Amino acid sequence: MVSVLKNIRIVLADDHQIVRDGVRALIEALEGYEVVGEAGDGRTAVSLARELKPDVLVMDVGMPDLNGIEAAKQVTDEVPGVKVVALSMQSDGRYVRRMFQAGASGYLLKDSAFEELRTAIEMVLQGKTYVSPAVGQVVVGDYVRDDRSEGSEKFQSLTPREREVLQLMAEGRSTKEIASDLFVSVKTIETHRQHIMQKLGTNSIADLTKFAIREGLTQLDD
Amino acid sequence: MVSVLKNIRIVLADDHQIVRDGVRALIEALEGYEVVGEAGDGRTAVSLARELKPDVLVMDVGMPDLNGIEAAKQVTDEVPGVKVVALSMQSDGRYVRRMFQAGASGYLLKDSAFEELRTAIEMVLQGKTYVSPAVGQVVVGDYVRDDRSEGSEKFQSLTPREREVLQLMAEGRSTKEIASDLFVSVKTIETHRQHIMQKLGTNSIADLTKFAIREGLTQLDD
DNA sequence: CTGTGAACTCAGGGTTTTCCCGTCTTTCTC
DNA sequence: GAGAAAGACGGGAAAACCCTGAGTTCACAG
Repeated sequence: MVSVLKNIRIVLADDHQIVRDGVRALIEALEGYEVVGEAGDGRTAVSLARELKPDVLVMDVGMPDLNGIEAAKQVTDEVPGVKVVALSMQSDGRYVRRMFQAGASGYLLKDSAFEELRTAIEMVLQGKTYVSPAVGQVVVGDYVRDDRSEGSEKFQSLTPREREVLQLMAEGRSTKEIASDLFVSVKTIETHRQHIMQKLGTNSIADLTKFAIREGLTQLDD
Repeated sequence: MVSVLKNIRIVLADDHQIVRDGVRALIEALEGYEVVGEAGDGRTAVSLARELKPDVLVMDVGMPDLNGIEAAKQVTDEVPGVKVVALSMQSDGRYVRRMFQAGASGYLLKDSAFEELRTAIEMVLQGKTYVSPAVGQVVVGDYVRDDRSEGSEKFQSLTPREREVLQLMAEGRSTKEIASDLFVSVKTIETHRQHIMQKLGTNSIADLTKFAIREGLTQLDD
């Protein structure tokens, strides 16, 4: 048996229990891999990464509370040494690019073969980047198109904190709930909301929600 | 020249000016057809139908303020003699079926050839029903599946008025605005909102908006 | 033809949230 | 070290929300 010390430690983050269960089973069937933590939302994923300092964080892109992109951003610049591999349903170029900009090292689709995940994990641990063949074309396409205007300029103008608040609003949380989630006062969230609405040129939660959906901050099917 | 009296009078309803312009140009290039009115939203379409009593109302399914389905419902049972032809981007079965249930006589896709629209108009004026070949299969599929549970049972539980209010809420209008739009008091809208949230089991505008999008009451791209 | 219920309308009155100002601190930059 | 950007808060008026009760119309069953 291989020494326990050499085990590759993994944290799984996905909002669907079944997905986590499945991937966990597959990973643990492998020699030398170990799942040390699971998260059902982005915020928990960030905490776990901080506490457990896994070798790899395998994370879904679309998650409640704090999406995979923002979570990846926080993890990669707060917890050095943790590699992030994105697991996504979307092959949408916007997500791919943002995820890499957020510091991810790998990106693969959920309908990839499991073997791909293993390859991805091994490659990112070697300091390389892994892109699922299916999305590779998208990335290339994006590059040739030099599409730096991904997402709207409106979305770009939002600060990280504002994006976080926007996502929570679009998930139907009340101002009060958001405030206690983020450990700040209601007044602060109100200010963020106002800034967001100002930047987005709207003044209704409905429009905010639609914007968030278009930008991939939240899903339609909750 | 054919007698003016024999002209087929048409009202166009679509939320995009360009679409109206294009269709209008095409229609008016034909002998014996005349566009007598245009509407950019469902509510205006209903008013125009009432005032102008056109032979045919060519109407988009997804429109702001009052969607094509509700508008068709109102027109067909308030203004007898007006045939409704739905022009849609979606070949989604839910829309097709609802549109026919609402009293439409024709349904065709926006990417159909214009010639199809002419055919559709002629057929509905003969009392027949026209279904775009591309969506015909969907309709058939729906029938064989005997899918009477189209839409969620939650959506079914909403009254027409509630659906109307829901759409307006999902379009970002304030309670006060909705009240003055519908010429009722703010209190009435509040009551409707409460009933809607109760029936839908939610208590946030964000969730309401997502629901409305899923049910086709409003579009993501406003 | 009365009865019943669903749909739509509205009010009172208390609670909560939102909206529109301004202030303060930290951090990063030029 | 002045200034901009980001984040966090506060006060007070306005709007929205919540809960309860109630009147109207209209269709439809008995």
